[in-house]
Amino acid sequence: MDEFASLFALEDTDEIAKKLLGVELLYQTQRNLVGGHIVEVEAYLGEQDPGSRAYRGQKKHNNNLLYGPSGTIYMFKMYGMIMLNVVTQTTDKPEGVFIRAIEPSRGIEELSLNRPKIGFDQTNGPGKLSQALGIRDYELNGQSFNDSLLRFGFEEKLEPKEVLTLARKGSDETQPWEQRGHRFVVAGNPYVSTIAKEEIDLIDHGWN
DNA sequence: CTACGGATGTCCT
DNA sequence: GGACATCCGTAGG
Repeated sequence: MDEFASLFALEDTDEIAKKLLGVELLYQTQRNLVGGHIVEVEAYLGEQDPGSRAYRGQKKHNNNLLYGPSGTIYMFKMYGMIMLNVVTQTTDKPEGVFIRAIEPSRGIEELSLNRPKIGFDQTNGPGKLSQALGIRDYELNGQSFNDSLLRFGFEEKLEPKEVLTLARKGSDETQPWEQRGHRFVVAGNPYVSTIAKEEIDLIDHGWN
């Protein structure tokens, strides 16, 4: 079994989310391979999760893809920007991981053309990273992160020194469901959204 | 630096 | 007509 298959064979979506940190998110454009290492993710845990797009089986934002096979690319739009998610479980278990930030590693020039911003502001948010990669429509929605133009790369995977568990963004932290924390970040990485400046590790960005 | 409000496109009720 | 898993510019400490 390869790394992709064994990762998505795990039954705990929180665990899958954590193990995606350091994996490369790669996009083959017409010119280049662009992408970066995943540094921030959130887990969404199915029909009993009040924050989930599948909460109580409600149909919205084409969430039927969440019920498909693990590894499926699931996109939706927020204020016109594409949000990238990966389905993490099998049929009838609509769980997924939301990719919130990456550290650029490939195709830096093209990233800068797509999103002309300076420094860490390039890809430190879910809408920002899809802009930088050049993903603006639903063309790859429903395909697989295993073998489509948008895929995960395990060859150059980095290992975080430390993973922080935080509350999901936009969540009500007083709710029982949120107590465990379902947002995971590479501690000290400068591309983590809303990281405080004094927390940033400028030496090695939080990688081993 | 943090805080806040307006812009913005889809999708739902 | 409202909600929203966001972004950005501006105001103020």
